[in-house]
Amino acid sequence: MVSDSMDSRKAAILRAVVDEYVNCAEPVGSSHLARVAGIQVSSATIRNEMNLLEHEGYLIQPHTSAGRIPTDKGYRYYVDTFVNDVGDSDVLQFKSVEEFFTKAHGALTEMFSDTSRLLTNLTNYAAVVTGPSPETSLIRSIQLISLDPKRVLLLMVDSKGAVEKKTLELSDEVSEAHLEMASGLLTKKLRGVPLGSLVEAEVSGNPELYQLCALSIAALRELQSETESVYIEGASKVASAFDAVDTVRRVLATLEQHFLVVSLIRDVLSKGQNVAIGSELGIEPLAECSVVVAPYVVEGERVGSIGLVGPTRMNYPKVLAAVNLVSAGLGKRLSEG
Amino acid sequence: MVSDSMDSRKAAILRAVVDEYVNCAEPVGSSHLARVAGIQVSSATIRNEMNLLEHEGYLIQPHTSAGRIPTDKGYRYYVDTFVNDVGDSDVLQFKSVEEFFTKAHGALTEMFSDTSRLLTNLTNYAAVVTGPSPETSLIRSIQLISLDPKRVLLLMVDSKGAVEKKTLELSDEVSEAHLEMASGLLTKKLRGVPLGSLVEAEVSGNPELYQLCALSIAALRELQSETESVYIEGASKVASAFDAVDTVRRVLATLEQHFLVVSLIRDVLSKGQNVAIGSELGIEPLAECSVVVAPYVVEGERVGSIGLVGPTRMNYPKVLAAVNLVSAGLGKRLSEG
DNA sequence: CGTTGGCACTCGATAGAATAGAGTGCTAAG
DNA sequence: CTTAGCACTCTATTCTATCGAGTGCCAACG
Repeated sequence: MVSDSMDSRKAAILRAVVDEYVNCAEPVGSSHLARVAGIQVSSATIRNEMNLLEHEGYLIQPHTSAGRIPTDKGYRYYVDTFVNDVGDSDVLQFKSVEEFFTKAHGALTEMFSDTSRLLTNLTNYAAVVTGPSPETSLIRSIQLISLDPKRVLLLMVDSKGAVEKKTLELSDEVSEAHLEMASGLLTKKLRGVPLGSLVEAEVSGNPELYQLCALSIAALRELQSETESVYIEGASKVASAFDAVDTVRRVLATLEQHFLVVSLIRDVLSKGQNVAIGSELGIEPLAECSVVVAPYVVEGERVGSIGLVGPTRMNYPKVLAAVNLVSAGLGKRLSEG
Repeated sequence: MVSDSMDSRKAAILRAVVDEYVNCAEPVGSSHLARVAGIQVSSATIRNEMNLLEHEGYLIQPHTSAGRIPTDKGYRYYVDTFVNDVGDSDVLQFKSVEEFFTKAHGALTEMFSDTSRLLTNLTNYAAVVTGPSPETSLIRSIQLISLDPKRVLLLMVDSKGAVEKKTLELSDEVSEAHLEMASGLLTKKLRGVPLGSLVEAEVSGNPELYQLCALSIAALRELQSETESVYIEGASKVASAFDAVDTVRRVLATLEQHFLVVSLIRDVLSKGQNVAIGSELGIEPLAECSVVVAPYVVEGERVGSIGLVGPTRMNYPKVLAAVNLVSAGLGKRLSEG
């Protein structure tokens, strides 16, 4: 490692390189910078600085006699240094997010997929919205509904209004009356219990009731592990972001592995970051991608997160503004109802 | 139009061209056919026949001195003529579909998205599964569950076990007892009623109950129009199927417009077809795509459909077999539970 | 000493010319 | 009707030459 001394001029040059490259997708050269950017020194001086920046790992040349493009480290510095002031967020953007969330209605699941679509359309990158993980939600109500004599549908409504369902297969027929009793019993016993910490419930006397309740609780347990809802939209945006069809294929294939995306987002957030760049993701097929994430907060609690997957060469200020805006809007909307 | 006289040798040649082109993705020439295919004539004879096939619109040359590739009309003839015998379906494929549907479990919505994933993995093209349209389903049960004093969650379970939900905003607080009464009342009155033909219900005396029921019915009406569930999987397969990133982008963008895809499938089926090829689709961005569809049948009724979107240059026998297999499996599975 | 103009140098991108070869259509003979 | 033979066409490939953007370095300058 070369001794980094990042004076303000070098930083300004790095910033200008990133800005230019994000705009034009072409390696940027010293003379081009001298003309365009607000840097009042000659191209030769810029060349010297760029040389240093390259040796320090912030820039790289695709080949001799080409301009330079930022490395992951370069993007990292850019993000850490220049994207603190969130003031540059688009007013237009702000308006449309505002509007979306006041008009939004419908069930939770549509809320999430619509939010994901909103985000992908705002940014032109792929968007991810993860729903509240059921582990953190509390049981509000249980309903058992007869499908046919030996099969019963179990409905669970949680504290956030989300509905989960599961079919129970019974060994014996059961009466409507018993179903109603069991529904009431289960709701009473389990109301307020986190789905994550279900224990065996002891149920008085009646063996039919007992079977029903035991089956129901087993089903709830299964639910907990099954459901990690995640909504990913914007495949076509991925195809627009890269010009190698092979890269597109790799990225899309990775995004289709939902659990991978979810744990990726979780990892980033758990490090206290909200941006992960290229190799930082630690996922080979996403080496050319960056991820921008934000949790959303409902009633003071982080219940889920939204994220954005685009090329490392992405417009970080805009994307960060959008993600923050949307996560705030979503949290507020969900807190209201 | 030139007078078509499709003798059996010409048909065999057309068939061979399609098979070869589907395999290799390269224009196929006469000499290549003479070597590989089971056609016992010289390349010169094949050349003559191919010339005719081209004039009749079944084949086309990308340029002079290249081999030929099938036109949409060529694929159409191929599909209509040679894909009647479904006998060539893969045993391996058959097994895995069988296995999938015996092991499948979970809620309806997961069933559909899993089926979609199954189909895309079987065929390596993009898969579409449309859920039962709520218009055709019958109400089985209504539950009202208190979220907070002035907000109530309406749950509707239909005859197929699907659950729809909607939040009701009340002007006044309402007691748990009233909610239960209203749930019972609504279920009693509306059980067996098609969601599509809801009328005003008259409810005796109590104004609170009346408000609840009226709101509920209004909400059910909204539900009917809202929900047209569709599950599309396999974006990465699209990226593998075409080598122009621009085509990939166009196709993916089109697939993201769910209503378009749904009406596309509906149109094909309503013509009594199960394959639509390229220009037959009537959708410019899908000019290089074909669609293979099949309805699935639950209790004697077509409740939804599955489809597959790939390049016109697709393996029609395999895909048709897969789609038929999966639609049968899905229908059977849904009929059981 | 930092900055800058000048300059030789590198190397990808572009264009043109030459070549190879796959595949065709046509013709004439079997 | 089939087929061998052949001239012809046109893409793809290869090679070369050229262009030019951009660099690194050096010497001069304030």
